[in-house]
Amino acid sequence: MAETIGKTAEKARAQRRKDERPQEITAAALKEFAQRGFAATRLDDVASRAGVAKGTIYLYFDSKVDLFKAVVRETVIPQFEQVGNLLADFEGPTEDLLRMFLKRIAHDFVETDIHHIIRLIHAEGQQFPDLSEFYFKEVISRGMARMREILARGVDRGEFRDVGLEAYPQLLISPAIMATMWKSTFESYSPMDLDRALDLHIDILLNGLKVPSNEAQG
Amino acid sequence: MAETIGKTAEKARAQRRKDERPQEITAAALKEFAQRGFAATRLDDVASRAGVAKGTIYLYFDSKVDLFKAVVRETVIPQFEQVGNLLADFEGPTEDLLRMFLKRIAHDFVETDIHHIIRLIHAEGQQFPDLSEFYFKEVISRGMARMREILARGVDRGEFRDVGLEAYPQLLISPAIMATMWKSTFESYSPMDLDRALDLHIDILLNGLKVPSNEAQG
Amino acid sequence: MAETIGKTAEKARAQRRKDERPQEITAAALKEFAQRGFAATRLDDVASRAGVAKGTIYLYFDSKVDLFKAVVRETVIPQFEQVGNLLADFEGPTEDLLRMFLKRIAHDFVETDIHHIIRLIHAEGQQFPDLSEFYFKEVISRGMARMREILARGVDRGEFRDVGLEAYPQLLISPAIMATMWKSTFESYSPMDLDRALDLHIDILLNGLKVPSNEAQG
Amino acid sequence: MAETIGKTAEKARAQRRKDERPQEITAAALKEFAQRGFAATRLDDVASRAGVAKGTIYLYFDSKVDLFKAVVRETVIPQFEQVGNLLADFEGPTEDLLRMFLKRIAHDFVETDIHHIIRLIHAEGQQFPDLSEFYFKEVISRGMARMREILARGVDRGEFRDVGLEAYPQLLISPAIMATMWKSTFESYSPMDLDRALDLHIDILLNGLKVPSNEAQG
DNA sequence: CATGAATGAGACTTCATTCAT
DNA sequence: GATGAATGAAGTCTCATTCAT
Repeated sequence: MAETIGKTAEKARAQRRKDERPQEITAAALKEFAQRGFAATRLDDVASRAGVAKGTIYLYFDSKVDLFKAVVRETVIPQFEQVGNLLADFEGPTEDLLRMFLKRIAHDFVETDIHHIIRLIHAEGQQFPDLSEFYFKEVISRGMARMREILARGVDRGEFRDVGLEAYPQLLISPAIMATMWKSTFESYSPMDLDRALDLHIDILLNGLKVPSNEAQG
Repeated sequence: MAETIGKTAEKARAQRRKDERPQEITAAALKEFAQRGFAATRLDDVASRAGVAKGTIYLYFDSKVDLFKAVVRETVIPQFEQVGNLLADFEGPTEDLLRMFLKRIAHDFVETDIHHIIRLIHAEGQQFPDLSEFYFKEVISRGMARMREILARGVDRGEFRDVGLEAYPQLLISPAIMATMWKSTFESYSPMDLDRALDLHIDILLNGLKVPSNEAQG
Repeated sequence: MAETIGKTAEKARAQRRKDERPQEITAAALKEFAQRGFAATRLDDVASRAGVAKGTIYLYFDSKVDLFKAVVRETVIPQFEQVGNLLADFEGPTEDLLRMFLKRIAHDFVETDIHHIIRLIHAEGQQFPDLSEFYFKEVISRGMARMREILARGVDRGEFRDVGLEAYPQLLISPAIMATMWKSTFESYSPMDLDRALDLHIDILLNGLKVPSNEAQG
Repeated sequence: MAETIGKTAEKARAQRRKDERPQEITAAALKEFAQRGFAATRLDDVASRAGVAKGTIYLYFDSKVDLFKAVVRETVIPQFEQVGNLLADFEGPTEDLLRMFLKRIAHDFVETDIHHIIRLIHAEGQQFPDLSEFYFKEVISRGMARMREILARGVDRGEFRDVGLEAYPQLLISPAIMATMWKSTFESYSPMDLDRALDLHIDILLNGLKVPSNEAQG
């Protein structure tokens, strides 16, 4: 009977482990894809990083491509859902809101694994169009909606001039995208202090965007 | 004498063909690199696209990396040099100069094969640091120098506020980089009119950068 | 329980096969290296002779050079070690010991695959210095040490004159080396009876080396 | 007319050069074969060393193999013909003659290009049996004849014991062969002073060969 | 379910040989 | 005769995928 219990317990543990297997593998794969890109990533390395045999990967994923897609799907969403909520109940000037939002996005892009995902999407997107689509729908379009909300808030409250930026709100985060690329490619040749660069960008942007105070006064 | 002429002519033709071989190969290579990325490009395909045997490539280039560098040298750099010259003898307001420069760069990035090169560098730069270094030295650093010149001109002539942008002039072209990525990845889900977007960016930028006319007046 | 045994047995069999794989490969490699030399040996041929796929070789050996070293390690060195042991507890006159040692070495050189290895080292050592160095350290230097021991024993026991041969003990086996070359190159034009030749060499050598018995008497 | 003369002169020079072409090529090839062995020698290198185009080699030799054979044929014979004559009119003790002969041979082997030829023959002999045959007939058999003459002279004059060495006179030069191999393969790991080694060999040899003086006296 | 040995297609690169000039 | 650009077969090594255990 003790044996039976033991077996059940073992089974439970095995079960638990089994359920987590795919995530363990995608987590390991993210690291490898991030480091080496799609083509150069070896499943051997993914396997040993995940602590499983190479063949095991094929129990959960049909192919390397399939694994890649799973990685993008599973790692992007969770890391992005947090940002939106910040905006919901913000009080105070829209300038501060935008400033906060842009800094947050930029830091998320550059300092988490997201910048690797971005690189992967950029690099391999054409090869796997459904990935781009997935990424656009789940991430990009949400981000654009958020930024449009902020811009509208600023205009509505008479804080921002309406320059038509809601057509291409992605312009707001182009420095974050540039930084993403810069950090993973040119940082060693010409380092960039993300905060200073962002402050510069935001200052110029707000200067260009704000309703001039003298006009407001006049 | 007719013979002599004949021989000379033949020689000339052969010579011309020989001289053009490398360009034929780099042209084919550009197409393949753009389509598949660096690692996934097969020299076999480059060769057959160029209409030569595989071994012929090695008569002119030491390795795949060497071939890639030649592609950059022959397609990217010349375009940059043209831009550089535009600035040399520009008269008129720096605002116009900057506007022209940024539009030109953005169009070059997005509408030529350069955006493929950029994607490739972003995607595989870490795997082949040679490429990144080469690209930074030959292209990026030159571009940064040009932009610093423009900024300095604007400040010197009392047209621009000195906000410290010369520290990270790459901010100026971050929309071009963003557009590069956008066009090859998300264009079909949310089209972007490059010109309109650029105008927006430039307007905001200049608004934020220019010495306010009322200050000037006051 | 029967099942357990069955499984254990199966495992054991699989294990055994797995364990033998490297030897199967080195055995095949020896044949190919011997026949064609190092550079001209194709791993394709090694693989098909060993009855495995080309890639399988790389599961066990890092490179062609590595494979060669393994061949030497597994075929040459064991034979040398056997010889070494013979000396360990030899009693009796050093003359007999030397005679036995030289004959043994010569036979090992000429009548086993070792002479092919020697030819290969001679032929391609300069091109692949790795091989020479490895062979010298693993084989030659050990052989020299053995011979120095024998010479010292002879001198210590008052059997040999001390002529300084310990400086270049390789002189002792130069006939074996010559025979190695002769057998694989000139044997068909002028056959050489290895035993008779060795006896001749050893007789002359010992005659020249031994402390004259009349001196000993006188 | 001046032109005609000029042309004739040029033609003569060209002719002269043409006649020497093959030798220039084989000379260059010897250097390359010696340095790298047969397989690793590139005709590109041979051509540029000879100062001709690669295609030119094929005007004079059918293939790389053909060139190799020509090299052996043209470089070995001349370098070997000199030795024989030394013996013809030697007076004095046969011991001195043998000593001189062996040293001469060894130096010729080791310090000229001959040791490269020997290596080539050893290395590639099996691949090209007609080369071995050629070499044996032209070189080896002559050398053996010379050594037999010396041995016979020694025995006839009562200087040497008749131990039957005339059966395998190649034993006499086995140290030279060993040295040949040693110098090109192991010299850097364990240097060998050719002269000292030879003196050792010869002393032992003569000691073993000579009719003992005390016997002669007694 | 899990393993990891085995596979074999395919990549880059080299180089003997050919041939138009 | 001489050139040297061009060829393409062949070699080593890698790695996604399979499958017997």
